[in-house]
Amino acid sequence: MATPRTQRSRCPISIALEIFGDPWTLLVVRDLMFKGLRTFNEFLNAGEGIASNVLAERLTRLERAGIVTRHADAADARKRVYRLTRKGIDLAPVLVEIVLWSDRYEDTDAPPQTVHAMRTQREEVLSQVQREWAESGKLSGRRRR
Amino acid sequence: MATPRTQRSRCPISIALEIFGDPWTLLVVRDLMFKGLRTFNEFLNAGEGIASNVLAERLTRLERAGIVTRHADAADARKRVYRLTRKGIDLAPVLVEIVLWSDRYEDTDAPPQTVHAMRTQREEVLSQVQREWAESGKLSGRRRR
DNA sequence: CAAATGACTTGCGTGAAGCAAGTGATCTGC
DNA sequence: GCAGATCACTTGCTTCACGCAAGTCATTTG
Repeated sequence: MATPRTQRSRCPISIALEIFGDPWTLLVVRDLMFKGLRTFNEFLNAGEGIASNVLAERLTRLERAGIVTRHADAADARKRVYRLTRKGIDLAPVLVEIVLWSDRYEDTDAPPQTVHAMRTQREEVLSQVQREWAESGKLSGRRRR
Repeated sequence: MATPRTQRSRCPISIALEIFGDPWTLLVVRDLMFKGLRTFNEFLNAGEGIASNVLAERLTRLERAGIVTRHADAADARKRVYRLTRKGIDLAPVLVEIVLWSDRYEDTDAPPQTVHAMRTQREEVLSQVQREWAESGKLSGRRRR
């Protein structure tokens, strides 16, 4: 699994890796943040080949970590709509830095225009992500205590 | 293991997670980057409880990925000295963003002063890391092709 | 030169990942 | 209004990676 059974140190990096230190969790966040995907089957068919049982477990874990929320779809009761919380959206800088590093050193198919925007107008790109989630109530509630 | 056997997509995030998408790899990078650790036993006893076989495998993997190099210690032939390459140092922004996120949302023991510096003087902190590795030949060579 | 140290390697048991198929609720087309 | 499709999972099974303990081998120290 992603997380060792006993908690390690309280180092911020160690704690973060207990949450998303596996090959799949951040891909789900990416699907939500950048690809606009919202439902189980959309994640499942996003192209990376995650197994359905693993996906189900990661979504539960992300929900418990307060990074996503799960709502019933008003129009179709079979569907569940997943959304990022603010805590989830605040992973944007992490994802952006990963994209920049990966684009610099690995052979990726990232759109050059997007990468260039991330590199030269980081703050703009980040606040753009925030805005996308703030408008039209796409941002999930919760975190109110 | 960290990496699924078949390559997934060429998405930059997916590719990066194939390299460090596990609970241990970035901790070794952290030990090198922020804690000044350099040898196998230092990593092994860094407090997180990584198993020696896993550590050995991660170091080989990091070396193959061009993120660290392994050198014989001039003073003690039993020791191997591990160093970050530039590619490894360039993971600093990723680690910094992880620290900031984790500090904001989780209960960590990160020194507030350090976190504050990362938040308010990001560029300073990053170039400081670069400088530390540039001076005195600590920066590993390689990457010359 | 014996004991200690450092960097791993090996062997074993357990748990997580990958794969295929199944389940139950809801929806759609005829 | 019911059969078949869709959706979000769950179950069962096999394989693989992790965690743990112990061992190996070169080098160094007392």
